[in-house]
Amino acid sequence: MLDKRYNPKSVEEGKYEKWKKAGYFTAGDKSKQAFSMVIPPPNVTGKLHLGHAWDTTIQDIIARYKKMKGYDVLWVPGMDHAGIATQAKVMERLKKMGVDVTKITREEFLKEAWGWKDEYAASIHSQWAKLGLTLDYTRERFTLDEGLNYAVRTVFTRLYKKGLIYQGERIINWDPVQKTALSNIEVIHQDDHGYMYYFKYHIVGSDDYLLVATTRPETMFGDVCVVVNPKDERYTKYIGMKVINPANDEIIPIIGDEYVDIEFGTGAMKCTPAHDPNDFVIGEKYHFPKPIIMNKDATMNEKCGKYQGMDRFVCREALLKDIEAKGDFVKKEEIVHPVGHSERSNAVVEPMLSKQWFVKMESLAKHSLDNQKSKGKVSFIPPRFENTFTNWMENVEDWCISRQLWWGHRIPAYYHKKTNEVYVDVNPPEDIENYVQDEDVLDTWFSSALWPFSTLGWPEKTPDLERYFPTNILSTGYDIIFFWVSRMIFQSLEMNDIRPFDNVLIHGLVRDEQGRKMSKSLGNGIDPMDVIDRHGVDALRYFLTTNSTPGQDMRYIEEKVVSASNYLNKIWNSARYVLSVLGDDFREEKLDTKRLSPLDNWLINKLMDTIKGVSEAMERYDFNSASSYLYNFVYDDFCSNYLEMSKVSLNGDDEEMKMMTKQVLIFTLKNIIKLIYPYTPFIAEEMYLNLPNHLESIMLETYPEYDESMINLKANKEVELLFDFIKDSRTYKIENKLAPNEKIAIAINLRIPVFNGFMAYLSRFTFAKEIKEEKDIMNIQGHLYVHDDGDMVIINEVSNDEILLKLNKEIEFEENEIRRCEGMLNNPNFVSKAPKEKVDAERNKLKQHQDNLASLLEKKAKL
RNA sequence: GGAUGCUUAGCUCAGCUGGGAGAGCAUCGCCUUUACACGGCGGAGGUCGUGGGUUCGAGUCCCUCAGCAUCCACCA
Repeated sequence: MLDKRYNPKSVEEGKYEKWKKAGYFTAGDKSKQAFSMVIPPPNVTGKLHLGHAWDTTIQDIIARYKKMKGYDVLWVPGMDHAGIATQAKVMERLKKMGVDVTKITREEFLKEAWGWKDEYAASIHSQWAKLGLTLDYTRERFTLDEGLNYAVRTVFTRLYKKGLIYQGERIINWDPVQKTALSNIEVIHQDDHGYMYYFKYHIVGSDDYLLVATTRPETMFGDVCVVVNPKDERYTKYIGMKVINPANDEIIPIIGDEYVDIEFGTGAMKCTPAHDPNDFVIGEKYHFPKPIIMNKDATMNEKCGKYQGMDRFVCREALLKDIEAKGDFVKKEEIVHPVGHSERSNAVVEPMLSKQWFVKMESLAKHSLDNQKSKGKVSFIPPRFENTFTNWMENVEDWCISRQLWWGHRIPAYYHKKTNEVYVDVNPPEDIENYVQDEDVLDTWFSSALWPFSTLGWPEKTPDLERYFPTNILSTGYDIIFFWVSRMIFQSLEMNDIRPFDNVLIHGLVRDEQGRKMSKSLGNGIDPMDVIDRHGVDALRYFLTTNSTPGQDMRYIEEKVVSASNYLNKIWNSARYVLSVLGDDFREEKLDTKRLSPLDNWLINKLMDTIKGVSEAMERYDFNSASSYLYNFVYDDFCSNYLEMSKVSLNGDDEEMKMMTKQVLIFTLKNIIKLIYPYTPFIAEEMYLNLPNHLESIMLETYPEYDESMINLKANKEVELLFDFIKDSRTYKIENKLAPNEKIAIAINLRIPVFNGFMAYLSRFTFAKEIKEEKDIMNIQGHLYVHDDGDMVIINEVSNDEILLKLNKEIEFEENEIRRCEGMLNNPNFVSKAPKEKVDAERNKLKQHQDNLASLLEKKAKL
């Protein structure tokens, strides 16, 4: 028996372990059609946040739904080693432990990192369990495990041999805190306050000088020339002459190149090929040397004379002072300009020339873009995110994949000790003793990009890969379309010549109550485990998946979780009621719609509509609509109307009717439980296991099916009329300050035949002491209520004035409606151009309103 | 400089292919009616950001503008 109040804690207890133990999460039933997904692997750096809870609940709903629909569902779990992030955290911990991290060896570090991984993996596992995720743990993977490493080496080697991976010296984004290269998308550009500094570059053999502006004076040590636009009349005369670099007094040439914008700044640009990507291009074009003037930690190097060893920002100030003393510092202007910061360390990124490994993106991007024009395209939900993806692909630059870290997949490149020849292969060279392996590891996203197939055993042709790849759908936030989705797509197309998943379901971000992003610095993050503690996981799941539109951000609002919990309590209590009225001798039968009462039929009709609406929405992954169909059915149709009415037949003495009411109650309840189940599996399971006929678990059940043969509309209008009358009586009592159970006398005039028992229901729910049925109710003193299929008068002795007041209000309403209908119908364009059904519908409405008006006027005349 | 999203009831948000504006919370009134007071019943509350256009008909389609948010972009 169910408790009086739905208690999440007791409901949730033990269920997940039971499901897991029973093997319900394990895929492999070959008799069914396969349906597969991979979880976006969370980083092993911390706790799951609300975004994870949202994303994984969406997937869990899909998994549970598809399982009920008869699919063999595989949902692959796993975690990401998260190179930079994890290495930073492990280093931090080592420092706290008092370890001198500058002296630690690679092996020692890795041992520590694996220990860290195990700790955090355990914590993530327990959070997944709390969330109730139906993950197939027998197939769990880690982005750094041996199998995935094999996949990574294979992909690297294949791309290298095709010439799509190369080693090159190029300007990369250098993170001076983590001391590693970064890819372009790991750099966050934010508007910072800074200065534009103006310096005199004196022209050799002249009194003139060029005024040159820069935001980074410390890079002046790397200047190789000053560039002006050859069309710039101010400067053409200087092209070919030389200037003195005020930082180090070196003499450098003035050259002309169209790249320089005449309008911008002073029109004269200093060129520092090793520390700026554009300058690099110019440096290449004119064959300048590319002096690097900084160390890996962003201190100045030996090329900077007395500034050597200074931090770049310290150097900037010192240099300014010195140049000012010489009189060559003209001014500084305060500006706001975009400055690149490392996504992980937040350090200001230094563009720097460096030898790194790159993925050549041109052909890979083209392959992806072409594929989006084919039948095998990846469908984005909502579709607008396809543009996000294609725009990025169209403008993508080569991907810097090497990282100067220890925690990651070591690059499978080996350098011959003597010849320095490079050897790249899946396996090390046989005479490994003659080689040294590249020290660097790969960008974390290089391994994540293979996730949908590497987890299934690729490059081996495993049975899982055959059966479950490509996967059906991938769910993720729009913030990692570039990082992850796009890379999975091009890697899969390149390696397998097929998309990695048919659909991508994109959701937004969870924000705080004020709409701000949740972040550590703001301290406004919400721990999903705390929410679960307070309100239960089902309420959290329901809140997360039913409160937003696909692709849109969502605010976390505690009261909405409470609402969700109240809704679940409502269903819980309706279940409690149904179970309490069944009685010991109850035996569930297949519902025979021919034996049902009009009221029963009405409910079953509504239920069928609901099943249809919910199922169609589920197929579109439109969880918001699906849940609201069910919500309305549960509250209005089932609880407010049918459940209350069922008390009449259950307390009556018609045994057949009583029995059928019970059958309808249990049938409907069971369907409600199944429909809500994918959202709120714990409470659904608890209620399900209390039903008279149940399997071992609701996880073995099938999804409700819309069954047209169960629909019977014969008495639907009569039931609706009954509800109308009951509502009228309630409104009447409230308007006239009567108690809800105040006895009233009513008279009705029916224009349609009604079912047996109509009067009994009417009497009971209006608390009527008397019901007169007569055609001529217009003569009866009281309040008139007009409906399409019948009228009702609540008999009383109120003054004519009061009645008149009310009548006039209703007459006005009907007249307005008639005017509206006539307006449309008198418009020849409407009649000729609108669809016939619409016109007919308007005609019917007009007729109805005219009839209603006639009744009201008749009543008025008789006052 | 490109691109996208948002602007609907006091607040947070739904409104699919155009055909009489919805939910939750808040608010007001009544009710200890035997599933639920974490409840029931009944209300009130909206010129759907601005200005145009298409259409018989626009919250819904097109254009303009404004405000807010986000993403992308090498401007020294």
